[in-house]
Amino acid sequence: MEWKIDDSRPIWPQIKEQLMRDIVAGKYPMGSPFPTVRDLAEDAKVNRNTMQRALSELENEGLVITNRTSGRTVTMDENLIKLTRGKIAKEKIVSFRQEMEDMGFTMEEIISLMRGSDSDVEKGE
Amino acid sequence: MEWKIDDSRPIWPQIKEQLMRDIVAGKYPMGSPFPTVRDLAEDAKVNRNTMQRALSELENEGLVITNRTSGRTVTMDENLIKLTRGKIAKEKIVSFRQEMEDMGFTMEEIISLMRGSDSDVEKGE
DNA sequence: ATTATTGTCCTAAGCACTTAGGACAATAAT
DNA sequence: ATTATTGTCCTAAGTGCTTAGGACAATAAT
Repeated sequence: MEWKIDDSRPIWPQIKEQLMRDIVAGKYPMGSPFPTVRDLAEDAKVNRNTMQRALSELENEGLVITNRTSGRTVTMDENLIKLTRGKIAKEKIVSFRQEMEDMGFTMEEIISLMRGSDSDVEKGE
Repeated sequence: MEWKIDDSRPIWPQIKEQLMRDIVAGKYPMGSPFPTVRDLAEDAKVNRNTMQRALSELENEGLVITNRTSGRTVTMDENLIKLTRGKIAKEKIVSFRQEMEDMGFTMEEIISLMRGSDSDVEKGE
């Protein structure tokens, strides 16, 4: 898979959030096996420990279940997944909207710009 | 002023971006004097060096002009400000939209959720 | 002329993140 | 029974961020 990691933030939260999005999007179905730490680390080209840091966070949130030696699986808790999806979305929406309005964009301007994400934004004001 | 700084990222980029949003929003008008490094640092409760790091970045982008001993002023380049405003907005829109769609939200769902940022998002799916 | 202000540079220390690699217990595979 | 796999823990080193505070040149203020 394709990993989007930049150096603007620590790596492990970026991985954690990316995996969370993949899980709530159903890319890793409920109850299905999760790749091993070593495989994921190799794929993302990061250290074992870095990936484990991200995975242990996912476990703390209850999104993945760890079985000591048989690997990990995605949670079967459908409600948790839906709640998590909604929570992430809400947080993103609030901060996005806040920052856009801080720059002086109105709600309708934001929506208009989002609909045509290719048109020139710089004519604003 | 109110500073929104969290520990998810280094402090200086957060300050830089916040000041950029304030400038392009006209909160610091074109040509007007900019607070001193020490004052800004005290206000944001960060170290001098941290604030200077942010300000030197703003200068690299041309948004503020530094006059060795008489302080700084906001640029008079109206075009630069408009271009910067558009650039920031576009980047935010693209990444926001990308991450929301990664989670399985459609364009219309996103807009609907944004319009009523208080309603429950968790009923989605 | 003297003093204060401003931006800037500097060292030093503490801290979190990242990488590299070694090691171990518990289980799966053979 | 033996071997491989898996999650996990550990040390060690390097790097960047942050803070603290000292110092200096150029200019403004008096």
